Amino acid sequence: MTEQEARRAAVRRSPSMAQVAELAGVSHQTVSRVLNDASLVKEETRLRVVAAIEELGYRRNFAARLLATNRSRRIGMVTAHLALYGPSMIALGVQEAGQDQGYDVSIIGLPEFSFEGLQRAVDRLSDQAVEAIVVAVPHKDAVEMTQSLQLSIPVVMVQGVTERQRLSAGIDQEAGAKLAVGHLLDLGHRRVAHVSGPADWIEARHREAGWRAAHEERGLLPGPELAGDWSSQSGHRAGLRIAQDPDVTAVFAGNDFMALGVLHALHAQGRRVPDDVSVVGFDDVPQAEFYWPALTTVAQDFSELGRRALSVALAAVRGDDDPEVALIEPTLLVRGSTAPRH
Amino acid sequence: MTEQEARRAAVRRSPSMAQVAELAGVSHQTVSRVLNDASLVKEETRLRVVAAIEELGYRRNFAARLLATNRSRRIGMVTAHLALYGPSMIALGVQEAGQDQGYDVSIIGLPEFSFEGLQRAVDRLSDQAVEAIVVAVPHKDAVEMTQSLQLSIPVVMVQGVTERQRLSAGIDQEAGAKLAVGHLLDLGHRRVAHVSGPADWIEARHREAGWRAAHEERGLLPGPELAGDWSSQSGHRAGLRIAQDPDVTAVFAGNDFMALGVLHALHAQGRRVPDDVSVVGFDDVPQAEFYWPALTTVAQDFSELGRRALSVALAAVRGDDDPEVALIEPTLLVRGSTAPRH
DNA sequence: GCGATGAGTGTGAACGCTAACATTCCGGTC
DNA sequence: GACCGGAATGTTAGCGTTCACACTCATCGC
Repeated sequence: MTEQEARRAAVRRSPSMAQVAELAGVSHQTVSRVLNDASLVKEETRLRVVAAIEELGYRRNFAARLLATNRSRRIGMVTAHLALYGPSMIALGVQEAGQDQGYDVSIIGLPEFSFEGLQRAVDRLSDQAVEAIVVAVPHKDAVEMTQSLQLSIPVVMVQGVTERQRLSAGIDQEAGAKLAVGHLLDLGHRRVAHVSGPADWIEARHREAGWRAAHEERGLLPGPELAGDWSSQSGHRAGLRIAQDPDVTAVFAGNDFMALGVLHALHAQGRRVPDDVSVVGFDDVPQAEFYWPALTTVAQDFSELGRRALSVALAAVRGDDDPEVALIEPTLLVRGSTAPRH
Repeated sequence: MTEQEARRAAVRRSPSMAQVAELAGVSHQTVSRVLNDASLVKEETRLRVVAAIEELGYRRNFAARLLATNRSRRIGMVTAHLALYGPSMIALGVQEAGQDQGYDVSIIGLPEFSFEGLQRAVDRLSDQAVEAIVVAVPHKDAVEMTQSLQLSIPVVMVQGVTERQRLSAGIDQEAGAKLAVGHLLDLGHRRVAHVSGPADWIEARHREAGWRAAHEERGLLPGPELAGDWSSQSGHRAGLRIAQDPDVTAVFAGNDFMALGVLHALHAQGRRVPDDVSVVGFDDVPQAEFYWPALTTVAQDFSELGRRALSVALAAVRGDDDPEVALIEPTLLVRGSTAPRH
């Protein structure tokens, strides 16, 4: 037993290309060729090599390959708020699309948004030699912060995109909000209250902008705006205040969870939905249909968004130089929580 | 320009240890020592090296390190149903705990449960040289399937654990269910209906077992059982049937989403909650408090579960040979959806 | 019958790190 | 002053790939 063999036995390394080569009676390079571009090797030898691979249960060593090629076939993703519906669906979409394309996806979740956190996350991903990074951090400063990092690999921004960045994918939040609020105004409501998301989220701002724009397009003044933070809790607080104000006959909540809080508060205060007050949400979480009453809301295809983001990233990796932007249009789902003003 | 330099320029490799060494006027090994175990090097040289690292923006190459050491400092995780609340929180917990301990976590989500899928996922993770794998796939066959894979690295099972496996972490589902159903029975309900999760989920079975046991302990017969699939949709279907049956005064839903569906159906049929029917859920999703009425449910600390799972995994990696099992106790949260039978 | 061609295969050197061993330096001892 | 020993540092050889190039044969054209 040579020293090398002793060592291999101790650490239980898996079989190497050299071992496969020896078993097949060829050089390690031929094995490599079989694995990478089989066209260059004679069918007969190819079969011998394949058999040897099979017999040894050989799997090619990722680290060695990466070291030699400097190509990891891995995409990094930075996200925040994985507990929320949207972000986690986006992550899922990126994941799945990556699998399909033969890329692994490393996801790092930021516990809270900060420049240092973003930097650390990006550092970690760089250590893993990712070929591109998808940033799904919807904070208003995320875009410039990310740009200030000066990364040498492609970075795709997801969410909160309307200013056309070079690489990005997003859902047209403002259009979605206009859809929702327009629906309420078309039902005859004159003033629609808005429970907004946190001011430092890009999405929250776009939805608010859409709400405002829908009023303006009709020459109306937007109703009261109440600050929320995406949680049902905050929606509930807003709902309690809305219930006090008999002038408010319609509410546009920044997301479904807040809408749920609003509904709860309205019920608790004895205001009927949709008879007294109409409520619209945003996101179409799977449960929205079963809120009481069923929630009218704006559906976004998050998982498609994730897939798009990944393909934009891969296009950039391949060097397709079109600055690609994928913008997805949301759709309105009308359910029982909205009715004409009477 | 040597050939090597030309190549480096082309691929834009980041600075290597050798370059740092040259700048600091030491050997690459000294740099390595500074990075790994600074105690062996004189303070003065250490500072020179650190300065050189700083100046070049050097980051140690993960692939090379892995190739040399065969230790990746990476944990793999296989999960399914990332769209559900529990699984995604568990993943989050594993992630975070990993970060804290200096481990990266690679998560692979199974689109649907199958042996091949599990195998593929585990293969991918093995390729990445993970040091341990956390399997959070709550399918009834997941445990034995995983064991049949005969992996050479530690595998920790999460969820659905009561038979004491060697390495696992879980929440005591049966205890939680008994808590919930016991609460209803203590309120004077004689028969509690159960909307169960899919039969091939371990969790679903344990919750069902708890529901049954709670009745038996009191010498009662369990009420009707309706099959669900975790979705509000299925809860809604079950709720419609429950509404038909005036004998049913209490419902234990296998999770909060189904409970929501039940609530919706009961409202729609004009049955009052909790006056006519009491409803209990399971999971305590953040929105449960704002369902109408606020949902009595069983809280599980998923994220803690994730953390525990990771630390069990790391203990195994380190070779601490106590077969460790972390079992977490759920707690009951009583809210407005339950009331004494009248 | 001999060089050119190209298909198929082999050889050796990276890639950037760590592990094992070798060497140097320096103060203290006999 | 030769010798020892430990602290500090250097040297060399892997780890398992890929890449660039070299080699070996048939086959072909003339």
